[in-house]
Amino acid sequence: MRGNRSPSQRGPLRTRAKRIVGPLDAWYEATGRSLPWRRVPTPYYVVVSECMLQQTQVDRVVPIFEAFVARFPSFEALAAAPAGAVVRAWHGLGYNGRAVRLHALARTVCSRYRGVPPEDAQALRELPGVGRYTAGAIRAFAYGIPDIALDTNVKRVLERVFYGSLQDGKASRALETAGGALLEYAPPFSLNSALMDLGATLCTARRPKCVLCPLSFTCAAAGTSTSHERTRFSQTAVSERVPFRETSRYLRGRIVDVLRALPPGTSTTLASVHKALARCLPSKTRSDVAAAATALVRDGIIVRRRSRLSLAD
DNA sequence: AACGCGGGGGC
DNA sequence: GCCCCAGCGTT
Repeated sequence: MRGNRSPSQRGPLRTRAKRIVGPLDAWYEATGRSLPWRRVPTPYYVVVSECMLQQTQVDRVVPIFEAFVARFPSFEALAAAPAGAVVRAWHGLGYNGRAVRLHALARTVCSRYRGVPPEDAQALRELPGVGRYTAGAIRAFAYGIPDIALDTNVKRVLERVFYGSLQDGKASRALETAGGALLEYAPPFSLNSALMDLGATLCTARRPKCVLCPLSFTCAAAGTSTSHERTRFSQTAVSERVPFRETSRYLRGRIVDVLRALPPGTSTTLASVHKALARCLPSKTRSDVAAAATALVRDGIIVRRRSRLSLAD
């Protein structure tokens, strides 16, 4: 069982940590990915990239990130832009609420922190769109503070290497213990980068490539067959699941796309949006579109003024 | 604790 | 064509 970590077990944990960092760093130096926000890890680039990387794969983020920071090169530039311009630049990433929160974050950083995000974890987590993971990522990547960015890739790597497998629930405490041990022997930036790349490329959820892994010599889960299995099961029976194209989620995305296509600063009517969607979503009624638009307004992604819809000015 | 929030790639 | 991915905010 995990959880009752007695002092006598601290030694072995640290000993293992010390042995791990060398091979891990060597592997990262040899095969780690060169990414725009790694080459230039300014606080602004780190914040923008981490917001984009929440639930979105690296390959899709890279080109959009490049265009985004070219258009909005600093917190000041982002804060000065209309929210709608940020939503427009978010095209292709999904989860448009993240764009709204990033824009609000930039305004807060400029107004309260003079354009430099705080280093304190609690202060970071009070910023819109910054949770436990993102706060750790900003601290480690932007400021080199010893902290672990515990996304599920990194959680999986640490769980497998140090514990084999953990029961759900109070596992995060044990994972922070393991991460903390590694941080005693490795720089935060390269350590976190290496753990993330390992989780993304070799130590994958479904079919880990243990043969290629630099940590298999010490990994508690190396070669275990259970790791091929799915970790989650769909809660909804296949027969009951609504096709994605029928969901309000999909409808919301299509509405935002229609408004993105408008010339900036212009608006349109609900009727026009409904008509524009008739071809790809013929089953959706006017009131379906109205309800989705109201939800988008509530989320700050679009605005409605005098019964006309648009992205925010 | 459970749910809502996109879009693209893998199989 | 279906399944998978996995952080934040809200309830």
